[in-house]
Amino acid sequence: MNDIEVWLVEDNEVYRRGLVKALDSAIGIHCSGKFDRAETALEAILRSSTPDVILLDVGLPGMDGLTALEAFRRRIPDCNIVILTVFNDPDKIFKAVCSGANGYLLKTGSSCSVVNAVRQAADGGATMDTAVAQRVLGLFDRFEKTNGAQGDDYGLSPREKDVLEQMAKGLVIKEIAYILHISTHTATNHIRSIYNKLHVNTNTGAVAKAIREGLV
Amino acid sequence: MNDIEVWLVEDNEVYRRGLVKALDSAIGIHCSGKFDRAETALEAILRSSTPDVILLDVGLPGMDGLTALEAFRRRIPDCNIVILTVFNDPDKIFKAVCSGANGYLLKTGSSCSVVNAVRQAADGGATMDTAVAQRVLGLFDRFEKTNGAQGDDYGLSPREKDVLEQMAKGLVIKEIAYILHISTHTATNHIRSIYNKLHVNTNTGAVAKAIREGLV
DNA sequence: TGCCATATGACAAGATCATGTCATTGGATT
DNA sequence: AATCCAATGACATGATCTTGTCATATGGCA
Repeated sequence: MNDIEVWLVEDNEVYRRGLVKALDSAIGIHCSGKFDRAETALEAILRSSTPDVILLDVGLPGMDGLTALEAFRRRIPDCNIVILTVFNDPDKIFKAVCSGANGYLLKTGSSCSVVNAVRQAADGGATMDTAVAQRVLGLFDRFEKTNGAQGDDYGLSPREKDVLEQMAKGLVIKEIAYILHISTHTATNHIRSIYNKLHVNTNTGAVAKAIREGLV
Repeated sequence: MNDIEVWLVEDNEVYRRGLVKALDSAIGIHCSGKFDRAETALEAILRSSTPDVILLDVGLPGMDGLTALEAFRRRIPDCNIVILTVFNDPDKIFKAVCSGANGYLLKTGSSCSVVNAVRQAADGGATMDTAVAQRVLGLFDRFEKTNGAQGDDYGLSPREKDVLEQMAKGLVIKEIAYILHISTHTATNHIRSIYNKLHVNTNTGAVAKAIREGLV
């Protein structure tokens, strides 16, 4: 098996040197490119062999790291890109995840974990730093909630959930009743129960709570 | 650095033996426990030293793998658990992610990727098989879409957004007007514009769309 | 200067909603 | 067997919402 070719895009010289050393001393890994800004690395693509993995700092001068990520993705789609970041900001992590990075490491982690991430990324996997993973799982929790895969449902009965679901589609009572094959009175009564259980007293309040807390 | 202690919980004997061999021949890893069912492994926790990493098959006889995952999590919270699965089913992956596993590998992957995942997990990270990672990123895409990370605000004016925001709190028009220091007529007119721009015709529809698409 | 969007305000009619009260049925629990 | 609760249905009243139509003032833009 050939060595894994790695490029490192990182503006902090001290950190970069340390990482290059760690990478080159690892078995099966060779750091064949070192750049202090994304623009330089993007130019280098044109005139040299492309790497298997790119370690990309997102706190770069000039081109924004996430923009750079997308640029690399377009130019060398087969390349696995691992984000290096000092940000533990869910929003930034989220953007990186959505841009399709193969890994997300915090700079506070050990160089050993970087080496492992490179191996994993070269293998096509995706690696996350513990802290990042926790954030991501947190997002999943929210995702789960907004997708209604159980959770605290405030003791709503199945039928009440049906009604709430239709409410959250923006339907009026008459429509809800028709769809669920019940009378408008029954629908009204279910809504009444929903309000009690959700501690709201308007249709908008119920819908807002339902969607925000993943009841529908 | 001590060896990484790994337990393997896997019912298929052939696959288990192969994996034990791969793990033990890897530098810095020792497979100190082999079990064909989760119950046995859970009992073993009581009378032996606990592992750093558990490789857990989710297609086990007896106790369900995801139930086992939660049981391990409760008993040895510091232990990193990597899921082994043949399922490429988004729903199962999703449940595993939400149960807080540290890795999600497909059995179709190489034993090399298992070794990497163990290293990464011992380091506190989370590793995903390529196929799994793609699914996860797919879920994120959906998440992003259903949360409409800004962008399209349907041309709502600032004031209309104010009104919409209050609507999404479950307030009635009278309350919204009071808070925004406008008459109920004005609030009504803003709502009218909101309905036009959002292409809805009920308050619940507007609130649902606003929340789901991240307008508020 | 004239036009347009935004923000404001108003009135009215009819639809819809919120809530109090009541009743029947069937399944589950005790 | 008695009880509880979810689900169903009903009626009435007052509050709230939706929509059509109209009007004024302001600031930006052509």
